[in-house]
Amino acid sequence: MTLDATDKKILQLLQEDSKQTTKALSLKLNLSVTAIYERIKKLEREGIITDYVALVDPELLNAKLTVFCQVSLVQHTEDIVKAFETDILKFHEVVSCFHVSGDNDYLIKVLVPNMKAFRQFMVKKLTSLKYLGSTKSSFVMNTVKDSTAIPIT
Amino acid sequence: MTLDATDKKILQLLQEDSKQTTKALSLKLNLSVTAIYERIKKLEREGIITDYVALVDPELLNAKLTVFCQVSLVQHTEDIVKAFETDILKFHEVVSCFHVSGDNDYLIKVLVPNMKAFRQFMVKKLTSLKYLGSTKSSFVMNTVKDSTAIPIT
DNA sequence: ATTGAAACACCCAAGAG
DNA sequence: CTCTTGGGTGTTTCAAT
Repeated sequence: MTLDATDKKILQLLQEDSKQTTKALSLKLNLSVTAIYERIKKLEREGIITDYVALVDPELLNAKLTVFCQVSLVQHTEDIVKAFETDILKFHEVVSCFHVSGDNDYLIKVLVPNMKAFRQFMVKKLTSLKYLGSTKSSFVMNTVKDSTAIPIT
Repeated sequence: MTLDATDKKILQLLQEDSKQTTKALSLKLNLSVTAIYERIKKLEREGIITDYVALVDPELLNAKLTVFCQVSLVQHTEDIVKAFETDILKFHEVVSCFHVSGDNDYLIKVLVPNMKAFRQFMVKKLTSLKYLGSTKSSFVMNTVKDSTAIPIT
């Protein structure tokens, strides 16, 4: 599917604020409400827009500590990779998990209320996985930016 | 502000799907439409719900390469930290930037269409910052999980 | 927290460019 | 094919209880 400038603008605007009405969008883009509506439906149908979600303030929800862990596995067999990718999904503290190139195998993002909870996560959950090699943790001291919007080229 | 079980459930549901109607929520939670409505408005007013956004598929939007860069600065003076945190916001390829503890100073997440664009970003933008020390890049080979939902405790 | 009612947005049909 | 106009349906919002 090929996106024109109007589609791109719609995506940009909805990535910033999905609650704005089709009417508001129609005024910004000088189109009728229905034209906008049909374009949005198409973007949803094509799988370009995947979800509409509410974002919440982690600080206010007791997720005061964000930690990135670089994880290495003892081996890189398909079995172990599969097992890790299945097991990691069971830990609700892990909000992101990427298989990456470089010195380590995985980069995971962990959200917990405090250091005690992080310790619990490490001891009881992450490092209790048999096939786990090493882990290295980086604690987030300040979030400069953390956007869900994808740059549209 | 203290959240009861109903508030937490609402937050959980809206973090998964913000397009569901208050009526749908009212059925799931056995409350009236207005009761749900008032709770949501309160969560917005208190700043717990910060935004409603559309999520899009990066693959379909020409953001085929995700790279995490571990960045170190030459010094850690307040001036340099400030400068970096200002400058990094100007690069639209950088969707996230965290000041972290550990071997490096910052962890940034970069989204680009391809390797050529990444090279351009590194050469023309990131490493052209005078105060930049070292960088180490990890390329994402597979995204196992990447959720915007914060675990509610 | 609920009911009920007004205002509004969404969504579809029909038709124009 | 994508656009616009117009109207029915359902949702949001608010007042009263």
